Amino acid sequence: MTTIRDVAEHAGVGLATVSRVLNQSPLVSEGTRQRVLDVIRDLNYTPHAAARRLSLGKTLIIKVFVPFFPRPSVTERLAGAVSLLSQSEYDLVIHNIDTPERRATCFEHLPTSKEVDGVLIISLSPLDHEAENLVHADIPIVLIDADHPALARLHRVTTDDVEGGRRAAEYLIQLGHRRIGFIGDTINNPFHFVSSRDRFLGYQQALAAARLPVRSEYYAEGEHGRREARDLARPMLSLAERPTAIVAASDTQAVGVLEAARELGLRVPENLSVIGYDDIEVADMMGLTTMRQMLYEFGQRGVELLLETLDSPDRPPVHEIMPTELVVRHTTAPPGI
Amino acid sequence: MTTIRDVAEHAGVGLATVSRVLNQSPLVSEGTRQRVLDVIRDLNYTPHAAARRLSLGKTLIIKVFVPFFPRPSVTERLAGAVSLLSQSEYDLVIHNIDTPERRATCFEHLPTSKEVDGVLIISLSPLDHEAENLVHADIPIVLIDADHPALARLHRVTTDDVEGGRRAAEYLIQLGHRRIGFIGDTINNPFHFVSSRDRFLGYQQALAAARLPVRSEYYAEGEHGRREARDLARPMLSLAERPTAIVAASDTQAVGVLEAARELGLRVPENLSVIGYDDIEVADMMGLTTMRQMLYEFGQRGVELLLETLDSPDRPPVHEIMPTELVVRHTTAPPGI
DNA sequence: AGAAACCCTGGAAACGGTTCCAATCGGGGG
DNA sequence: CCCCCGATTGGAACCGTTTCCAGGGTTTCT
Repeated sequence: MTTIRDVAEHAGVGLATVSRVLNQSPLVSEGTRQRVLDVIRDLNYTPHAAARRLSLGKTLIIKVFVPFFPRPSVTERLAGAVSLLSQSEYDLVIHNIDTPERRATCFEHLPTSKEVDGVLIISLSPLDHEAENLVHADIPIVLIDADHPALARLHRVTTDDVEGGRRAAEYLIQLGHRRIGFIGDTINNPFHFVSSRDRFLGYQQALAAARLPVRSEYYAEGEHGRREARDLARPMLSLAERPTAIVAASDTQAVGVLEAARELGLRVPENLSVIGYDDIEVADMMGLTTMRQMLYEFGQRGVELLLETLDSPDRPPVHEIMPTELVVRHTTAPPGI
Repeated sequence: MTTIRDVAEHAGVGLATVSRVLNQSPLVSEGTRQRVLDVIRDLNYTPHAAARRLSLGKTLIIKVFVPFFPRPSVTERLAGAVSLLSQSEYDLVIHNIDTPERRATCFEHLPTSKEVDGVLIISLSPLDHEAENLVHADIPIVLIDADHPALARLHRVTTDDVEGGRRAAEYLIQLGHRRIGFIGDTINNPFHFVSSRDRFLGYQQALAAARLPVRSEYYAEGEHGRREARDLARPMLSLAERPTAIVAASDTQAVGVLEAARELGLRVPENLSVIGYDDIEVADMMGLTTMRQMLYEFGQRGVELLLETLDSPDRPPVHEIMPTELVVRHTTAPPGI
């Protein structure tokens, strides 16, 4: 294996000089720089990553925690992160969280500066005692689509799910719907996801503002997933006085609702309006009306903040709220008669 | 920062002993092991990754090249890889390839053993001169859904796209279709993807075997994508003698075909049969008949082979062919009258 | 009782970079 | 002509692990 020592020897210079050339230090004369570069090319030398990291005292690694990779909504955010990181000198390593145990372990044993330089947490909000850990971590942490009141000292990129849920419901109300259902994730889920709960909160606000009752038979929750949503929607749509519109906590679940409607012979949007959340690719494919989140930009922005912090650690924390946007397609209409 | 030295000091043992405890060497008495473990816990010690890697002479990193992350077909394979790797001591770093330049750079400057321990290449087949590089790499490389005749010495997990294309077409022929179109990627694309070409080859074989003519107006190619496929399908479906069925080179493109059909007022499957390829999630959502590849298992198997090779480098190379399976849903039927 | 075998342990030398610090060189100013 | 300064350069220490090797203690066998 060729080392920096070999290069130094062949070029007739010292170790330090080679290192300086490698790190484009200005403290090298043009002549020697060229000579060294030639030798590097001739010997086909590449630096030893681990040695460099050790000496530098930096790992050049950023770890990202994502739940349920490859669920489209998180994958899209991840893609934004990957794209921005590929232009930096940092490597991105993925840590998929698909069990409550793994989730707990991550928050319990946060990586230290001896393992990674920074952490990106996507869509996983910490509990109270976990937030404590985050605050005391010895490396920068950026939360994407996750938050906690105790984390004012951390960078966060979030979205207002309450507002999103409210606007989704408001749109349906504005179309003339009066019986509006909601189908979402279990509020007490082992992963402590809260977006579905918040969107439901917004939904309730919208109904209250319009003086509409929040009827418990119009609310159903279950595990995240298309089939689960379909199974939840079926009985709701079979009610004597069934809802004329349904807000789903995600596009995936909205698709489940569409399936249930089809099974029951309900036409969308004539007999039933459905609105989803996220605007993942299938929403476009299926013509689903939905609340768009700028998923890709979410990820990009998070990485941007992380890189800035790595550069200048004492920068004041930023809490950025990404906008949502109502995208009207073909699954919503005024209620049929 | 607490180091192994601090631990040794507090425990009143030597460096080597602490290291042995950390690496569960059997050469430590139970008494000292416990003492060391206690000190490790008390000091909240964690090993320094870079130092360990340097000393070990292993990077403990595996790099994966994927094109067009987060395209569902590659993301699903990636997910399989991630899942298996999470149980190992290796970190997975993603390298997204979304331009021909990046693609070339990757094959030209393959990572060396000083950067990573192994490479996973997903869905990117090398050209002749690039294959040369791969063979001479100084680290194990596993190709997933990619291949080249010169690479018999490498592990590969592939699929028979020719057979898949043939079986898709055969199914339509068997349903009674005689005018069958094909919509796929440009054969000469800057990324040198060949799966679309191979599937088209299989399609041609099936038609030939049934003594059906391969008509050029029933073939259209373009950039990969739903909209592109829709634009390609529109004129084909507007022909005086339009095809009664279409084989799409991917599910994404099949969805584009469905959109074109809808625009033109053609009912699926009554007026037009459509068959896709991959069986990504949307295929199920949209009831698309398709050729299923076991994408997730693809990725898992590739990592499995890579890990085995890292363990015992002289194991003979394995070329594994993953099966495909026809999944009949609701977009195919005998031709209407 | 002495030697051999075994188990456990600690010191020190790697691993391959980066960087502080001292040294050398050449030139300009006094 | 000497001194000082800036521009380059090289040596050596250091980063925190792993592991080879030697050594000490105990046991077992003769």
